[in-house]
Amino acid sequence: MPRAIVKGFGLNRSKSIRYGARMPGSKRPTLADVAASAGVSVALASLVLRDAPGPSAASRERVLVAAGELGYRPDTRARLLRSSRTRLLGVVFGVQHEFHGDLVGGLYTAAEQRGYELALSGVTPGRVESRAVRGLLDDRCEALILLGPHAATSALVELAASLPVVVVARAVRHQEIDVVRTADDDGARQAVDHLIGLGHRRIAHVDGGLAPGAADRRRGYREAMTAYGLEPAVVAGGLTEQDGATAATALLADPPTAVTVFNDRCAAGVLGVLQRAGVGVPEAMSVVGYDDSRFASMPHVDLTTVAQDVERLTTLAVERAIDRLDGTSVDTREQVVAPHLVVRGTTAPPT
Amino acid sequence: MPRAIVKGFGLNRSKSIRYGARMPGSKRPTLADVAASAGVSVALASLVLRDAPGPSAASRERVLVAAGELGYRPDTRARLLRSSRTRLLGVVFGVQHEFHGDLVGGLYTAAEQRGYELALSGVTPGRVESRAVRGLLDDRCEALILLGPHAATSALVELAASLPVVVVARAVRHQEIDVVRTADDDGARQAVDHLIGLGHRRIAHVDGGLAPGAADRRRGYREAMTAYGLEPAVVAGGLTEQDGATAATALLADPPTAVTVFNDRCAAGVLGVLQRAGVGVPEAMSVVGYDDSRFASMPHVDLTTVAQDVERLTTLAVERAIDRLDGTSVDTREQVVAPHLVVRGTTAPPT
DNA sequence: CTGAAAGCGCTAACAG
DNA sequence: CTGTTAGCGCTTTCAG
Repeated sequence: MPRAIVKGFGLNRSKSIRYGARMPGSKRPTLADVAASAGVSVALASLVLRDAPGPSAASRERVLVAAGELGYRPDTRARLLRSSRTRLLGVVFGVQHEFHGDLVGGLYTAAEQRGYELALSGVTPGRVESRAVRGLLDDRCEALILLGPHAATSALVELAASLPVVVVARAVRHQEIDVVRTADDDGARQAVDHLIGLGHRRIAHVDGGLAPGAADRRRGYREAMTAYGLEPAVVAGGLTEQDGATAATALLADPPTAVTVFNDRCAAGVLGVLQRAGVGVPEAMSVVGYDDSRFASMPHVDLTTVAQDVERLTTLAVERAIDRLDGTSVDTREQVVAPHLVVRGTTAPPT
Repeated sequence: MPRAIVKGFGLNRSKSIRYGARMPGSKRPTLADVAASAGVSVALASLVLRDAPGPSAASRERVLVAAGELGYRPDTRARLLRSSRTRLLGVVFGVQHEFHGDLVGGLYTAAEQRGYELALSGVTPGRVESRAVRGLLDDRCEALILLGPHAATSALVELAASLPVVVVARAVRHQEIDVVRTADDDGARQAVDHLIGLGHRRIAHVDGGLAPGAADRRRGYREAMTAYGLEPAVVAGGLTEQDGATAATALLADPPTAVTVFNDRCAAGVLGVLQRAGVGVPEAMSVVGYDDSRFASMPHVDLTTVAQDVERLTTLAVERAIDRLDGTSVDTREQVVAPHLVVRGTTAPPT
């Protein structure tokens, strides 16, 4: 992450006036102020500042100069209140969720490119999803993008009755809900393909249980193994390091030569146990994770893993939301994005 | 993180009307609708819905019922536009930054308790801090809470001329800026104390360079060592795993029995190198991290580390922002919160 | 091409 | 206690 050098915040007042905590009477300039200063009407000023067609080059110039001098910034609330459209996309995300952070980053750029703004609403241990959604609704977002929502399908459907809802990173089978997600079965398949290519035959899968995506990953694993004429072996796991540790312990009773794990966190647990048990990775056992989290790319972990295509996921999500708003007819309700394998140091041919 | 069970989003329309993507003419009910339905004036309805003193129990009841039936939700923008106060606190955070996620969680609860709302604005690789700030300003936030801002002090000061600014998790020495941060020197000192208590004498410190907090942690380490009559040994490091790996390699030339590291990520790099070099942790070398990140608590990592007090940091930040808004006079511009050591498995007496 | 006037949904004076 | 009347700052007809 490059450390951006920020010179200023572009407040751009004619001269930076310093005043104490609350100097009263120094309100921000309004459109009326700008218009007055430029010697035109508010309406004209409004047109110029939105650069709508109409105003002459001369007026345009004068208004722009006046606005610049006053350090004018339009009031979002007033603007949105008046115009029927808000061009606001609400995003619900888990504040502690690393992958959601990545997705939010992608959403910002995708939205900006299409001329929309994002309104963020975080889910925290003390702030449930429904609360986050409600805040967005009150802000008059035009559509909602939900990252890995916990809500029941029925609740999502109810919500989708009020405004377009795009669910990202969770499979929801319902007519009303747009979904953008990763082809998790394909990801699992790629992991198996890779291991087979290295010469492995005894490949186990540590399962994610009920977690979103787990069913697909499990299925992808099963199908791939079967396609190769091999016997699938699924071990109960979960989404935490602890789950991985438990699974690895079970695995050690009759160790395979390779294992695909539900996600990186779980894989971390697996790696920990293997290390303590003296099972060398990748010499004695190959391990493949899922998510390409920061953990996976750490030098001393160097975990082979399946990466989701953040840019594509977020672009599709934003586009779908906007398509719905525009009334563009849409063929597929569910858009599935292919992941790709990132080969690192935890996989090698069996010895 | 408990998986919240969400039954619905509380839209609460009398009957859940299902309509297609964009059924026109089905706008949300306004205050006027509610008032009409309850047979009272808008003003009265407004009073009831904000539960302001005045309205009789009877009218209150009728308005509430009407609002409930219509599924009325006040329009945030209209409300804020009209009232001089917005009760909105803008928060700038790094979307990829794990610790910022924790802080945002704390801020939400702190703000809610004081009757304020949060407006989130994320910094991403493609969205610089100044942009994030500008968005918040346009939303007419009353104060800004900046998490570990990159901006130059001068830019922060300029910003603080327009509205109260509270900087969290970064030291800024300036009259106009309120700062809430962790006593990083104290944290480093606690780490050294702990190691000394275990019997270590040769303790090195892997430095964070120019990163926020690094100087304080380095100083805390130095002072603690000196206080014990020991020779400080600072090794160049940084904030990534790679930096830690480099530092550890340097360290191995003349290994100490213990090392305090700038942060957990860097410590991860250190641990990786030590492991590969066959230096047992904690038998041959004790390692202390900083941040108590998720990584530190992973079972197979189990890193002794210094934890920041998120709840206190966020509570103080919100309170300070509100104090400024209320014009409450404030004594200390900078509030420093003590961290605490979390002892785990990477520290033990020297052998 | 420009200006006057109406009003988005709500709150905040005032009257009654 | 309740209703009427003005706007918040902006966009949007609709005339000029």
